[in-house]
Amino acid sequence: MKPRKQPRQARAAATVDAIVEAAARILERGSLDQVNTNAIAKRAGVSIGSLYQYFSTKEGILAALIRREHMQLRENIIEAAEAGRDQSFEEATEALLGAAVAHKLDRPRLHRALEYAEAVLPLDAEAHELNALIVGRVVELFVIHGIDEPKETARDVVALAKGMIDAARTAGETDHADLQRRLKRAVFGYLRGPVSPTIAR
Amino acid sequence: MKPRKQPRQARAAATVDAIVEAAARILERGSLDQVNTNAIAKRAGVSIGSLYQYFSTKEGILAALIRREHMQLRENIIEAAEAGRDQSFEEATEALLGAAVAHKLDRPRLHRALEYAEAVLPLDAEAHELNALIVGRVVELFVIHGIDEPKETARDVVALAKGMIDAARTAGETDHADLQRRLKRAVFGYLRGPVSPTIAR
Amino acid sequence: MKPRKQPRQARAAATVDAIVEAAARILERGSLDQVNTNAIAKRAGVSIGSLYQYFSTKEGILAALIRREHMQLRENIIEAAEAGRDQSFEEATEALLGAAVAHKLDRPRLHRALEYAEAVLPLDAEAHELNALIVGRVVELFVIHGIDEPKETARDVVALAKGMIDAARTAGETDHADLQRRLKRAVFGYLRGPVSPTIAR
Amino acid sequence: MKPRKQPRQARAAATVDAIVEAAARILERGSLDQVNTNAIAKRAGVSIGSLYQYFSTKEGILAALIRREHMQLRENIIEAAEAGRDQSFEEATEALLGAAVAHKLDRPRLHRALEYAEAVLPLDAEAHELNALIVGRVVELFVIHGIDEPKETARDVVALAKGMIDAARTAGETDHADLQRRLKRAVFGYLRGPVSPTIAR
DNA sequence: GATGAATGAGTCTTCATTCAT
DNA sequence: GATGAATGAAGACTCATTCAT
Repeated sequence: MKPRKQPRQARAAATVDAIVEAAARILERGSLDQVNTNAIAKRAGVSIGSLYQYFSTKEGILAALIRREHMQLRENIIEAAEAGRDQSFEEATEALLGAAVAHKLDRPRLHRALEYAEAVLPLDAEAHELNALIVGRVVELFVIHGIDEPKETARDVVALAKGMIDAARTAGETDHADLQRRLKRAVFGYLRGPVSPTIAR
Repeated sequence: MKPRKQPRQARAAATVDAIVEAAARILERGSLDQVNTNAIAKRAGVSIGSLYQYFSTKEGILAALIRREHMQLRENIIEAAEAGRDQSFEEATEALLGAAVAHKLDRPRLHRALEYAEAVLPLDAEAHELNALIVGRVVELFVIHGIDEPKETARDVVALAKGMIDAARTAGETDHADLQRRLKRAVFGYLRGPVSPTIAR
Repeated sequence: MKPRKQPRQARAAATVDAIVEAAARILERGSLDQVNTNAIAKRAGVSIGSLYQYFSTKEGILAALIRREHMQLRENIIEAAEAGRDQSFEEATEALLGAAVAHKLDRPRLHRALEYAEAVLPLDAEAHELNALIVGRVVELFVIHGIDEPKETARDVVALAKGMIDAARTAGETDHADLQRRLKRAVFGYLRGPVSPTIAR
Repeated sequence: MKPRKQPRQARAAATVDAIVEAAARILERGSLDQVNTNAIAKRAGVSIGSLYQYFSTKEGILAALIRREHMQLRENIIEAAEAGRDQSFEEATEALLGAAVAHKLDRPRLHRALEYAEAVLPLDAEAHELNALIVGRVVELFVIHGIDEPKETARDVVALAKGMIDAARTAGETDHADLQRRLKRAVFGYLRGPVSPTIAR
């Protein structure tokens, strides 16, 4: 599943990108089982032979695609977290949520499909690692701002945000601002901590 | 994808059940693409011919399995909701969360795999319907107890609970009580409504 | 391919007929490969088990159907030939042609399909025999009326008539009288014997 | 049923030809239901995968074979008809009959089987077109030579000739000259027109 | 006798991957 | 390096036939 050879020339790198993006496009308007190597090669404008020059298996292509997306999300998150160090808690939280929303609602069908592909491929490790990174940044934020039980809280906040974003994606929502408003409400509500049964008026 | 033949004899009904459960078992310890008709038949202890007596396509089997699980969750939810009418808001909410947790953490790998299968099969309609049912019951509960904006709130609460349950499942958690405690915290926190940025001081 | 048991009771005979006719009906509005034993049983209103009580193989059913049709044509021809003994040559010829036309244009799709089935099943012997019978009757007629080379002539007349009837069937013609007029023209023209190249005006 | 991929290399063209010819060979010494893709591939000395590179379905192979034969007959007929313009009526007629006889008695079993295959596949249109071409050429000939009712006459002449040729094929005749003599007799006899019942005296 | 559930050999077809040119 | 022809294992599905009830 490792790339077969490192593309040394720019042309080769372009070919690799074309192949990965072709897989993304097919996933985007079909399902995982419509992604076959011949289709990828055709869409990438490359012969099947060339495709196998750069990837030794079909899974390798999907893995590359997943890594590409992981990397992007990772960068967005890191960037938001860096910035957050100089911001208020509210601003920092919003920035992190915004990074997640932006990433997932961009090419929603692709990310939906990849979520499953991730589970099927032996990439659990990488997925876990990414999740750990995200949770880690949230923990960091929580620690800075004195939130109790930062680890458990961070884990749950990430999970509930993910659930809401996924549901929004499934429902075809496109209004980032509205989604982010509700996310904020959920997150800050959760942070309020254990609630007395009487809250409900 | 429709069942091909109604089993008229008890023997036939047993065959149908065996086939559906065999598909579940395979999904449980493999992935969707390991579910093939030969494997299902073998695992069900049935000939491939018998399988096709009752299901016209492979998808039909998965659809039957999904419907079986839907039905179960539906019943759990309805039951919890009925009971909730005579309970306090807190108790009623706990009952609904409990129904969801119990269903999803029972056979976690199966439900993980089915979630994707659902997306791939043309069962969106049924999935939507089930989701609508669940959200509907939550709305009902919220209305009774005077929660503001019951519809949007219900949708978001269901989504965030789903996100947390899925994450727990992925993480291999098995402690229902702990998960439920955190769910309650998240839900009641969310219900507190918009929070001033200063809480987290 | 022999009937498995002789139906001793009227009810049984009716079942056998129903099965054979069901096969005919399916052939009539489908092709040979749509004729399968389950479809036949269903259409005959009989269980697959019962079907196999009367026919040991699928081919047996088709063979019975072919024999039924052969028998009918055979009887029509014999009857016409008998009558022809007391008629003029022209009348006798018309009667024979009429018998053939009536048989083939009745249920044309069925007879089209059976023609091929005959070739596939090992029924060449019976088909040959029927053809020999028909040619034989024509030879008889020709001998009585002093036609030269009665055998070769009969064979060719039967063949050309068959060709014209088949073409009419394929073209979907239904006007028996017109077809018969042209057949007569062809047959009597042929009987005129070797032609000088100058005939054509 | 359309060819899937145009062979671009000579090697590929050879593969396509081998597949079509393999189907012909199997039909020639078996029946239509012995023509299965595995058998074709094996006989063609080609893998099943290669077969499906060029034909999207089994029917596509048969269609290609039928078209190949149609094309050949079409060319023979056109050639004969062209030549006939400078010939006497008798010569021209003989040439057309010769073309038909040569085509059908060459590989008789193959042409027998294809006739049925044609009826089963959705190639009626092409078959009709070929028939129309043939009848058209005969009409042309008849018009030039002043035959009455050229259309009806041509249609019937083609049909009766087909009938005689088919019968000869079925009977296993191989003497082209003798068959052609009888065909000529039949055709010119038919052209003599309506006959008085007294000829046969 | 009848029923219909069960069987499994046999077919079609796809698609990841290899390799000759 | 690139191309695309070729491969064949694998999987979906059919249907003639058997047999327990």
